[in-house]
Amino acid sequence: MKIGELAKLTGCSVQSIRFYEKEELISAPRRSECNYRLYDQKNLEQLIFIKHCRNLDITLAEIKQLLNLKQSPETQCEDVNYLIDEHIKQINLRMTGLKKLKGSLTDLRSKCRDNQTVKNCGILQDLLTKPTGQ
Amino acid sequence: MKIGELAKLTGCSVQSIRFYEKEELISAPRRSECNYRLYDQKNLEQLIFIKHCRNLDITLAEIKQLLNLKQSPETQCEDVNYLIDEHIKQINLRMTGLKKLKGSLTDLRSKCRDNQTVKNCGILQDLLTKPTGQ
DNA sequence: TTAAACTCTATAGTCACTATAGAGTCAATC
DNA sequence: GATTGACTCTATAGTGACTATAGAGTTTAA
Repeated sequence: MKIGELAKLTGCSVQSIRFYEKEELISAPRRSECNYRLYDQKNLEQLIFIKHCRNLDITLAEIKQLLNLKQSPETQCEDVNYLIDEHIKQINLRMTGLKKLKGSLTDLRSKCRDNQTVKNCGILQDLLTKPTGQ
Repeated sequence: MKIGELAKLTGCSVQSIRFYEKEELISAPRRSECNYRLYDQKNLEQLIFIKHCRNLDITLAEIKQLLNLKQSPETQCEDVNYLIDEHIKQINLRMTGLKKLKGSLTDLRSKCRDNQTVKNCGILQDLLTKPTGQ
């Protein structure tokens, strides 16, 4: 199949498929006479794997690690588990940060009622003078 | 004061102060004989404002808007309120997304016990075959 | 035959910085 | 007076994971 069909099947954009190839996450496929990329079932599976990982916000560098690991089916998979555990930790950190941020913004928002002039806007005044708790 | 002192006082890096100048978020300060940037109290206040905004994840483009608004003290400040409200909405969206993501990752993680081989790793198998819920 | 839809490569842009190179300046110490 | 270390300057490239664009060639359908 050509790149457009692969894109549709996987939900990746055509550009990002070419980008993954350049970054060596997927192997360069064979080409047609006029130099079009031609993909087979195996290419499709590989890209689906990558897409699933990206849906989970796993970075391209980490996906490369996982792909390498898959090359050695007899080794222990503790690195895989570790990688996922670390991601869950990162998400927890990010959520804590966002909660704080939301608190600060909500607090800030409460400093101004509607129908004020800029001069009297409590939000702008707060931003000038007060640290924001971060 | 020179740029290093301003950096210390505001918690910005020297490079990002120069970057803000290039992006026209702060006005170009006067220079010493040997071309060093020299800042005064007003510059300090301006940068503190920017720093507070950045702590709240307000983008540079939005900070520019706010700075423009501050130039017109008699106009209504509804745009300020709207901007903050939108940010709170964005954070809510992001938190919802992260919660889902965490669910998916936790689910995925449960597919593998420790001390498996890569070949039998339930995580890698899931990543190959199953969509991840996003 | 002509138009739309697809493909190709190469390059620049996104965001908010960070890092680096190579050069000049200043203050303190030997 | 010389040297060292800390500071400053400009200009450029890199980050991550793409997206967008230009300019060219190819395929398919009407």
